[in-house]
Amino acid sequence: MHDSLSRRKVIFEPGVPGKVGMYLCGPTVYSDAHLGHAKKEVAFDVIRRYLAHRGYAVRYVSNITDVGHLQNDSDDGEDKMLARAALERLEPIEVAEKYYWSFMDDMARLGVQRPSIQPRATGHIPEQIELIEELTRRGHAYEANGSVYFEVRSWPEYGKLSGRKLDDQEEGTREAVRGEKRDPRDFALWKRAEAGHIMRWQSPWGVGFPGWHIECSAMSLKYLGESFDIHGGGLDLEFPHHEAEIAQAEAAGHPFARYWMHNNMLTIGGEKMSKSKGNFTTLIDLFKRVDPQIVRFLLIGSHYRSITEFSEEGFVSAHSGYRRLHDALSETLRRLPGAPEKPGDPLLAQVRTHVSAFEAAMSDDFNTPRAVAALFNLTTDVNAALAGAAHQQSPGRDALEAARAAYLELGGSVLGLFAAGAGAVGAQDDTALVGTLMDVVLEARQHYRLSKQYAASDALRGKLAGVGVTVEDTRDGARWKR
RNA sequence: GGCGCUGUAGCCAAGUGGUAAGGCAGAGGUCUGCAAAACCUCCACCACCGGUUCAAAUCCGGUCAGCGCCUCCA
Repeated sequence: MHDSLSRRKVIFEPGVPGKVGMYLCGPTVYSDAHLGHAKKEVAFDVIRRYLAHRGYAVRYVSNITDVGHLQNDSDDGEDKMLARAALERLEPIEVAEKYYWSFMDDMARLGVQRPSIQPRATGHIPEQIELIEELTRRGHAYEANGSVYFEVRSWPEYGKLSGRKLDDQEEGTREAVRGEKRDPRDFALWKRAEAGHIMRWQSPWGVGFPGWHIECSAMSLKYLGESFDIHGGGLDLEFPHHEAEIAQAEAAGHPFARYWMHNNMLTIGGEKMSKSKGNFTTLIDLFKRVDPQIVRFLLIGSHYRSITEFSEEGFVSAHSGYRRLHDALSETLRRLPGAPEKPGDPLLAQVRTHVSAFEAAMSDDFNTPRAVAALFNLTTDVNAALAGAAHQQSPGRDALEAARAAYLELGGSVLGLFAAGAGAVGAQDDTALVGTLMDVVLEARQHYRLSKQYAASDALRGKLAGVGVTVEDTRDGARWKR
């Protein structure tokens, strides 16, 4: 895997054999999630799934930021959770609840597994205060007018993650420097609440609210321990957020995360998709016209550390490719029951080759594009064997069974594909009824075809196509799919 | 200005010094009542200029273009 801290690929070795503790910076729930969030969530979901596939017991912790931090400057300005609340005439906590559930729904549809623990910032104020007190005791933080700041100068390692040296950074390039900080680069751990601030808690320094970075340090340490394996997040959080997390934890005496992983950004028209730029597509809107499974497939089609360029035609391409894999799986399942015993079927060796290629790709820094390519190569061989079977005889049971296992375990469990129903949360499951109805329709159409009334049979096929159902005639009779 | 990243076929996208995975689109063929699917075949002067090397998309230097972070951001 690639480690952001050492800036190279390293062999992953968990701190405790057989177990992996992972922490992922989650969303601030003040608006709907967009495709960029999906890239991050899916990327780390696949990493988690692969580690589980390799036999690790994974504890996956991902937070929910429901405090709402500052909108403009890091020292003053309006809390964005409060801003949203005012806009929607809701209590801040209602805003958080609303977008929390919206986020959870989006993730469920994308097939993202739920975290083992999903702590909320507002539920861990005491832990955050405790960590701040420890930093103060150790001389790495100081109080000023009811706010507490981390003193960057007191921690020489500050900057080791992002490769920034303190002296390189320009001072005062942004906004006016607030007088109460000893150094403009010091960041807030606790902020004094002004009169109008709704979200506020009692602390040793008076009434206030936590700074942006402290929650992740406090919650990851609480649920994963002094030192845990992997800390993940978006590349845009590397600095200052993760840099601050490390400083906070280590300066307080905790070894903290052993490996750091960052996913790259998703771009549209060559520019980063982000809330502030306004060039985003929310998942809720997207799912109205694109199957979430297709979105997921598109996202794993590029490596997590690469930039993913988003475009509408990408969905068309992803849809076609996904269908090719999906159809091959369906056909494999359909043919399996009647497959003969066939020792030495060359397909079996081919399947094993592709499974190995998949594992090799995923073991090399979770290379999902190469892993997907292995599935496509598998599909070419499976389809060729099945097509040849029309003339000769079916592929052997062992080979088809191995292919089935490859699709379901690698494509399904690891990559999170082929999850029937995952994209249709809340939809009625009338699969059986539809299947029966389609049997009736196809039987009628077959009647026309046998009596060479092709106009009538084509009319039926045309009407079905009109509602998104494709009919295919094969040697074994007609099939349909949508 | 500082730190960092990217430039591979019409589009998307891998690539660990030994002459380019994969997908979509496209072309031809097989099969088929016609389609569709499937199968077979075809489809890349790796941004540019130098250098190192027996050998470079891969390493080094430079040029051009673009992007990210340094302010909330996944």
